[in-house]
Amino acid sequence: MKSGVRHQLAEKMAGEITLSDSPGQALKKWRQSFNIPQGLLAERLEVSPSVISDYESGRRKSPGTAIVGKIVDTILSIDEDNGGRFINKFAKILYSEFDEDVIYDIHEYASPVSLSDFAAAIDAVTLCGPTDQAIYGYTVINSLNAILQLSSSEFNRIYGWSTERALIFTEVSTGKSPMVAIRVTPFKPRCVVLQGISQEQVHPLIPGLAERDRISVLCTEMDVEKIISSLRGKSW
Amino acid sequence: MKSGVRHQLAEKMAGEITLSDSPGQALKKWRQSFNIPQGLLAERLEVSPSVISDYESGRRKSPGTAIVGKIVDTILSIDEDNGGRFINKFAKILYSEFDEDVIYDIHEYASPVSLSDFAAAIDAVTLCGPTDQAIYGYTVINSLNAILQLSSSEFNRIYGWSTERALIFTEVSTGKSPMVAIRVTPFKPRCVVLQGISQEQVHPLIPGLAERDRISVLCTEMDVEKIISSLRGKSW
DNA sequence: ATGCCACTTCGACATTTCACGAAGATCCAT
DNA sequence: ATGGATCTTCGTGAAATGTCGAAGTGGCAT
Repeated sequence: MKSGVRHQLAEKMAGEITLSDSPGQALKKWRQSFNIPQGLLAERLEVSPSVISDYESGRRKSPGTAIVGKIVDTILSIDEDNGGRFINKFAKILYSEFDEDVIYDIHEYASPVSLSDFAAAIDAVTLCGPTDQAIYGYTVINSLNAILQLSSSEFNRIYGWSTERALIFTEVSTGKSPMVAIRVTPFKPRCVVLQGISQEQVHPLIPGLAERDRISVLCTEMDVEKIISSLRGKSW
Repeated sequence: MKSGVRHQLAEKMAGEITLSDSPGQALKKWRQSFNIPQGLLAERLEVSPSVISDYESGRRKSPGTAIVGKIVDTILSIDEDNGGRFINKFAKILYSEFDEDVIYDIHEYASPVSLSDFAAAIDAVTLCGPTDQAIYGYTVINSLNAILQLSSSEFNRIYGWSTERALIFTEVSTGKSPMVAIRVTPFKPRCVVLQGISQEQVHPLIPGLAERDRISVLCTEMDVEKIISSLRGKSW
């Protein structure tokens, strides 16, 4: 679990750099806050050190998304190779306690993903609802802990940046409680995935509940770790 | 309070676009999720509509930070002109309840800001500690609510992305409780600003407490709204 | 069908980026 | 003060960006 931090951190860095009116300085700030010398960064990027300096000094006023991305990624990789000291430091800032127990993974896609592709990737069967729709992200939720720990106002957090997403509830027994929770909640996902049960074990009330909010319901028995690794780093 | 959302949202958008391996698609996704036609976006950017299309279609594979920033900003501005419907929708996702009552403003600078410049901007006097240091951000905190509402694990949130920052506690009576809170907490800011009291009213214990953690302490009587507007949108 | 609106495609051209390597500037430590 | 490590500056050339405008596609209302 939890390499979500890397991604979120990367996004934060890239966002800050891109919006800065001197991207070079922002770049420098991040390199320095990871305690990485220009030389090492250059080496890992397989460019000469002057390139880094040119960026940081602002000779290139508007670096392209490609290099910004590469630099951010390289900074993070270098830290990972050193045990991820700084990433972990920032992780504390990003994640509050409960996120780890409740949200196993949360991710946004930059472009729409069709529900049928999504279902295929996690080996899921469609219980009800259309599959010709598209989603923009997913959240993997520990069903039990979500109900135990999340207050109603915190429940929204599971939606990330878009409600056009799939909510994957793990280790459900019949799937009833997750569907009820969604029923009484203002935001609705496009799709709910019930993990850990077979088609037959699903509670008979579910199709009815789902239809009211026009939600597609899938179920899969693939295990959680595998789902997460299959979903991450998909290019579709 | 609270235009912090715009900035955070902008950063999120920019980050996602920059890291995407097809920035064009990401750009498109955001434009569409704000329900803005290409033509309008082009008009506001004062470029021809084909420019937008070229980006979104990916003819330019790695757009520079400058246009990405401009586009993101323009999308947000258009929404603001329409009453900020979508921004508000995203704001719900960004901010959990308590943030509004506790954190009045939180901001990161892309480049270091000297403490003396910072002090000048908020009309603050230095009580103790050096002023030749630099900070990377600030947080404006409602002292009373912070103590009432924040659990110890949530207290870290006030640090944002860097502890190299100023914590501005508002409406303090003597400044003692904020300093005690920091004393018993693992993270330390570079600087604490006590808002709402004069130099004479400051509790005599404070210099001692501050020195232990090598924190500079300032105090100011400028009012909170004014502090926030003075600090935001500074280029230094 | 006629037309409008939203969007795409493409050639052209000025401007920038991107990357290099050589040479210079700083700042420790020895 | 001699070295070493880190960073800066700059000229250069190939490649890509940034922008335009004209022409083309594809709905969906009239």
